Amino acid sequence: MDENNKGRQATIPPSMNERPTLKTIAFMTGLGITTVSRALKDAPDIGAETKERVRLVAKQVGYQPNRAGVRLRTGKTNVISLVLSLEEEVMGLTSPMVIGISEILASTPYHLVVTPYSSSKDALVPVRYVLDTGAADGVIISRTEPKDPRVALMMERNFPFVTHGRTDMGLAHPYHDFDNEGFAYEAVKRLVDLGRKRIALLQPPPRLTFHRHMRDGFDRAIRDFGVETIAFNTVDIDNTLVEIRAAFETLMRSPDAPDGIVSGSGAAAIALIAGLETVGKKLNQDIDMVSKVPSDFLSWLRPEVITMNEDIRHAGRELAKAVIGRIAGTPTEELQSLSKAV
Amino acid sequence: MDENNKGRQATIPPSMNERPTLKTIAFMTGLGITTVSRALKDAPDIGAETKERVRLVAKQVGYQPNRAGVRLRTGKTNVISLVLSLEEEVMGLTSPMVIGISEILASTPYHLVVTPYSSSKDALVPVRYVLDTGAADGVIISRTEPKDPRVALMMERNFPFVTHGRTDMGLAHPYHDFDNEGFAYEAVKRLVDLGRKRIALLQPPPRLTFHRHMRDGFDRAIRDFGVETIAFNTVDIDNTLVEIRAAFETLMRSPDAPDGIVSGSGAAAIALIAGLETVGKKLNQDIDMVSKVPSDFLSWLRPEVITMNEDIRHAGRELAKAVIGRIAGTPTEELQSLSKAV
DNA sequence: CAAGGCTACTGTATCGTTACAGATTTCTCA
DNA sequence: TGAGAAATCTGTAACGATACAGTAGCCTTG
Repeated sequence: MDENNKGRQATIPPSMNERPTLKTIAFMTGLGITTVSRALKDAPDIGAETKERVRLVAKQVGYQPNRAGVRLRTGKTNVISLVLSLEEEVMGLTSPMVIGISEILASTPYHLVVTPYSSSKDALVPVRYVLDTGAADGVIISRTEPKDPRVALMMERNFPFVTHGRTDMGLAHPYHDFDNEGFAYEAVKRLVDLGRKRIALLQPPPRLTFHRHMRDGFDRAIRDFGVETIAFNTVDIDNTLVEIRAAFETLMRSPDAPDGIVSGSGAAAIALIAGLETVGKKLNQDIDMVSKVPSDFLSWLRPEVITMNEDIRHAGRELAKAVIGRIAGTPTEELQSLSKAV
Repeated sequence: MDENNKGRQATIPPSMNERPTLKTIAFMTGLGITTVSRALKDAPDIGAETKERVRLVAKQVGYQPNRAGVRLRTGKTNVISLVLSLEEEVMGLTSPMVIGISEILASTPYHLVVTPYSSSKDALVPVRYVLDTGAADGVIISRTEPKDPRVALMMERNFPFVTHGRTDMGLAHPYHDFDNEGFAYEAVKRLVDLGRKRIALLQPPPRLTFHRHMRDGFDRAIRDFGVETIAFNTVDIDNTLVEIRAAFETLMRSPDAPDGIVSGSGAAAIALIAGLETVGKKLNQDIDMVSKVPSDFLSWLRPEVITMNEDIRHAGRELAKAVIGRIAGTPTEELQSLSKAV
């Protein structure tokens, strides 16, 4: 078309008004597009002075690589996908989580995409979607199960991911987890320190991995301190608050009501409090309670409850670092971490 | 390269193992890539039977358009960007918001990307980023100000967006807002119904638009019901809980302590409760409180507080519908909505 | 001083899609 | 019957980036 169109890549001067591309820089520096591309990624076969010049111009014009271009050519999406359940959303745990992840991603080229699934039986759907469409470079999942099919799938495909919570499949993968074993042990200890001897646990659903952890810590403490376990298995922290309250009322009215209770979730603790107050019992008198909480609002309203804080924002940060590490090839052992209550 | 390479687009049979593209379908149907592309978007110049055939094959092989390809060619990203503050995050409001948005986007080709900014003075940064890089097709922002520079910028560039909260710039744009005027009016009314006469308001920071709305509703009710306003302007709902408690303690100890208080935020209400209980006052006796809350946990622990629920998840849904509508060209008037407390 | 090697740079093809400008065949109607 | 319209279909180029396979010039080295 154009007479100038021979022997040179960047012939048509790109308009100043539009978003600068490699072509823009190539035109401005008089270099080839390839050279500019390689200069910007500090390739060894480009002269030092040229690199400097290219970097300068790129900065001047505010060059930012076109994500679609990179993605199409290389397959790299620069996206981290956070897989979320729309249903089992409890007391806004995802909020600080998203914040924490964002904090870390902000200083990287990664974007955070939220990929939801609606019912727990569809948990595999978003994972499959990401795998099949290459929608992200890495995935973050929560609510892990001992034998987690999502983990199995991503391991099999060698796809970078990190879990919030551990698994038990004999497969090493990046994770971040809260030390629920330690939490439960310490919680019982605190109750024992207050002279409590008949202790119940409101635990996570058996399906999830941390059920075992919390249970183990609890049971170990019960043995170590020689106190008694009061069974409370009719509900778990995934039940509705109304159900939890009802169940706890029943328990508190029964002859073997506990004098200490450990709550695996802050939201559930609210229901427990409501339940015991309904039957006329009082915290610090008839019963003491220790609860894992994601924020400190509970201690504002019921300072009688002993709270142990799970820092979800911190978890978000750790998870983000771990996926990125996994993508970058950091050995798995360095991408596994546990948090204690703070 | 290949002898077959003449006169036909899709010559090399795409491997069955890889992700299907238009080329795959073209090969399988014996049609041209262009035809397949146009058939799938139901273009008028493609035969009915051909369309049917293409659709069938596409479904069979599980074809999903490559987002990078579309984005590169058309500029359409199929991304909605939720702009979030990392700092002013109050009591997990973003969580149900994200869920609500996701619910709507799930049945569309849109993905949700979270784009954070760290300090309120940088609120323009993510918006500029999206505008400059074309990172999204639409933006959702919160914490609007009467003269909001983000809104001005996006309006000027004619970029699709929706605000959570209104503005006051004489520019019509899509928004969803909670009816804070109505909330405050109703809140005062409830206090008056309980016989309260000296009423304070813990309001949003004056910078934000809904400060005016809440203030107006409050003031109107004060006039209508002929009761007295007790000034409480030393803090607002963006202060820390500790600051709010301290300020409220001071107020409650002063000679003109209020006998009714309206809280513009559920988190702040916790601090208010703590403050008044510290000075030995009792809810329902010395003072009554109405609070706007994002969830119902407050009524579990302090049923004495009258709560009015702001359904953030619903707001998320409305916002998502509004941006999509804006992108699709729906008239602005149809994309503005207000929610009452539920 | 020729052969080979090194340094610095560049063109082409390609990723998957779509806009656009044809191309081919069949149909219509004067 | 033949010209033009209508109905279908198709190739090429382009979006922005990068992998790859060069090329040109200069420097060694025997």
